[in-house]
Amino acid sequence: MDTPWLDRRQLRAWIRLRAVLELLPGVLDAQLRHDSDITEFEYFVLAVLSEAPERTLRMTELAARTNATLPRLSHVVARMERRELVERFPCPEDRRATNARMARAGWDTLRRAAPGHVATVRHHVIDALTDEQVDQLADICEALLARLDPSGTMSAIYTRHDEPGGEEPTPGEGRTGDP
Amino acid sequence: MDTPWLDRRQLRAWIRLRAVLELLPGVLDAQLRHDSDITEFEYFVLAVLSEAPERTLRMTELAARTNATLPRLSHVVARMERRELVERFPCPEDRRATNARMARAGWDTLRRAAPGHVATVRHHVIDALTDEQVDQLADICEALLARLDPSGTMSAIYTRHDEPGGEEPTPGEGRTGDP
DNA sequence: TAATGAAAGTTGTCGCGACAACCGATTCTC
DNA sequence: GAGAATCGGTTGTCGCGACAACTTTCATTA
Repeated sequence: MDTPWLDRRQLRAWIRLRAVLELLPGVLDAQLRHDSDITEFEYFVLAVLSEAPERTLRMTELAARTNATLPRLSHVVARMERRELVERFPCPEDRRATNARMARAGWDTLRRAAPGHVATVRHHVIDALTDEQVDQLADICEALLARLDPSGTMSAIYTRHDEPGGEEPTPGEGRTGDP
Repeated sequence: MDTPWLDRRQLRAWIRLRAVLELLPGVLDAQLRHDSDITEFEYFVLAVLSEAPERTLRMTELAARTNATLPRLSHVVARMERRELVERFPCPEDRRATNARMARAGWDTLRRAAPGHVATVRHHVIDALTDEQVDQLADICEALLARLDPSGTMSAIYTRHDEPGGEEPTPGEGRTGDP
């Protein structure tokens, strides 16, 4: 338990990361709430569902892919269901399980929200960095996630560093693809 | 408004950063709540106060240095005052203003909480990265903060890249210093 | 084939943060 | 020097997330 203190350079990094942690989520959330009346987390739920086969996923799987606890996801999906963004129905194979499927309005919402959201992400993250830094950031976050999310459910999707891609239907958030 | 989509590499970085944003604060918060019965934000408030002259700061200044809005800080400090971690008193020079001063119990709490908190930060952030990555992370976050916090109140403290230090009384979170 | 334990979700309560409204003090300006 | 605008801070309300029960279903095994 005799942990060495942080030296000056480490402290610089930590203080700044902490500030980013404090500020960035609020900015993203505010933009989406204001422009599309959804949370950043709700956006992400829709984005993940949109990439799943049948636009359907079991609650547990959806929770894992969105880094949410099951209770949290349950609440969120309940609220989204009221707004008819998604719908839930019991899973045939396992009667304990529940499937969440993206509804029509959810798809429309996602589609309309995407451009503004991507623009915000670009402006506050991607465009603020050099290409090299973007890659560094990916590696750094991967290293952090190894400790934060040992099962790596989320990072798993993008852990294949290379591979010019093609197997999955262009994973990612939302995407511009037409119906 | 015709923003280009994110390419594969950018998406990798963003998805992972998003995951870190989602998971890391919870981990830090849980550790401090569990071990010391304070929020990570409360810890930071105490840490910032501990480095101020007289361990005292005006609410506005404290808000700026902790990246908090004034209403939020007001609520937090009110709660902390009830637990006698800090105390508030009107500012003599400007009768609109309020000073927040760290109280004895606040200092004790910070002192006891620090080792565990630092260990958690080390384990989940610093030790997960190479020295080079730590520096990269600092630069990346600085770039992001330029857009998130244009006034740069917080980053300002550590913006002097080089300088072997010495002027300020070892700024940073808490610190091991004896009374 | 009971019985025990684990998994999948839901629900309820509580605390924190965002936002808006508000008030007193202060500075500006004509 | 009397408004008007602004600053500094507090308070109230609301929504979301954490955590802890709890229910139902499935898996194990004795």
